[in-house]
Amino acid sequence: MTTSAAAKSKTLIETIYASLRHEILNGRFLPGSKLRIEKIREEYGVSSSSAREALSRLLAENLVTTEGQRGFSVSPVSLNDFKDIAEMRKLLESKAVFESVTKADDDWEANLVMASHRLAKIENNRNLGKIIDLDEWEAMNKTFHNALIANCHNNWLLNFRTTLYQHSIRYIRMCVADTSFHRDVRQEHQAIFDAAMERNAKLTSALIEDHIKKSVDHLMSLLTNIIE
Amino acid sequence: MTTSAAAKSKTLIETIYASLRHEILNGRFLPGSKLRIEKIREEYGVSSSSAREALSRLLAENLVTTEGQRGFSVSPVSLNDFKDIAEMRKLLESKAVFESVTKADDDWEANLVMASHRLAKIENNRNLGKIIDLDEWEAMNKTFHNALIANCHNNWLLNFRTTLYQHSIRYIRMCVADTSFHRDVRQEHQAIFDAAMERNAKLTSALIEDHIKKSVDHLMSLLTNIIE
DNA sequence: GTCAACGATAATATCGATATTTTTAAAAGG
DNA sequence: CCTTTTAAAAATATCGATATTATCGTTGAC
Repeated sequence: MTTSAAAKSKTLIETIYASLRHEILNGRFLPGSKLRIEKIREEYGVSSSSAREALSRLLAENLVTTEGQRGFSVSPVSLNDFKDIAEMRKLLESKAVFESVTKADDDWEANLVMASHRLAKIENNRNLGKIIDLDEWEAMNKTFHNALIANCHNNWLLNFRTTLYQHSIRYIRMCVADTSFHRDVRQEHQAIFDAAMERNAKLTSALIEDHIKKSVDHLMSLLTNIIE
Repeated sequence: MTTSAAAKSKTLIETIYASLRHEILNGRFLPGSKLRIEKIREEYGVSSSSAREALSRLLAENLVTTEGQRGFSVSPVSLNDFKDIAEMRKLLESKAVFESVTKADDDWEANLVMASHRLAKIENNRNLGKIIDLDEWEAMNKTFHNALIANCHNNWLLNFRTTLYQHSIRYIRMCVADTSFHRDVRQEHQAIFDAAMERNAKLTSALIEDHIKKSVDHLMSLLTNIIE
């Protein structure tokens, strides 16, 4: 057994499940389209039961739907759905941030400082006109936001948040790649960071909410031309 | 095809799924205990694949867990988990109420008046010393709260709320039957109703939050002796 | 006596075939 | 022309058997 990468005996079903999810999130399966058991069976070289079970698990995150005797399909997208997701993201993310900042401690702070620093570096480069790796930025952005809520331990809140985030990813991917980096993201992140370091939970969560709102508003205008 | 009960061709898996859920919620399967495929297979007279798929679907609501190659088990309970659920219920229920009252219209109001009236009748009987059917009360209580949020159309919010409610049911069931009816429930319901009729969304949602809090606090004290 | 290697047993994960149901498209009836 | 019927095709749902993996008690070494 290897040092840290130990015990990763993913079951076949889990592998397919993860792969399917990835493909749905990145739009390789169109929203609303049918997910034929036989197709998946072939593509992955597994039996129908395994394919079904993988599909079943995707029901949890609402990435696929199933009805009576007519199989599975990719959950549809709609502006309304996006609006609802955005609304919930604001509610939950700000709640999580509030909890986390309230419980602030040294480890949390140290980790946040690091994440913020790295993110700032990338974003400053970008604002200086340099070309940056957007995947890298996206990853660091995520890391920063995770660091912010690292002290929130409500698993229900965290799980709901993750689900919502994934769904919003799905919408983002519909608007090509460079959708995410825009406006004064750097400035917003900095303000959030400052508020958090001051342990001002109320302000931090308000800023987060606004941060999401701005990002969502921008996306919404792009999506209007794409959906429906 | 019958008049209204049309098109209810539940699939076998869905049937088992519903049945298993019911048994878990009502404590026939102990929290943390293993859910053996073979046992379920026998009990329901189905194949292992079907049993597995039913189990898989329960993952969605977090009523069962699964790990690597060691099957499924009933999600464990803990005071911490209950606390988290309560916290989230307050957040989501009050949000839903706020949205709903804000969008208040005539149909919504009429329906709410009806639900409130029926609930009041039962509770007044109870407060007069009469013996009431607790199942009936529980059902009406649920109907009342549903009527209150009937104008909230955010499906994400509603789904999360339902999941949380079901989990809280699981905890309630651990404290025998008559746990739910206590204190001045009647008075609280009346205040909530009044605020809603005045279309005071802010107040209604605050009252709801407090309503849940009181109910949860009571339960929490009972649970402390049972869990851990 | 403790711990590791080792089978035997039990449980899970996976498979491929069969039974049901839905979909489709074409034919029949009004 | 439109609706209903019907038969073939396609897809889903279900089954029961097999392959893998974990669990548990025993033995043997140190």
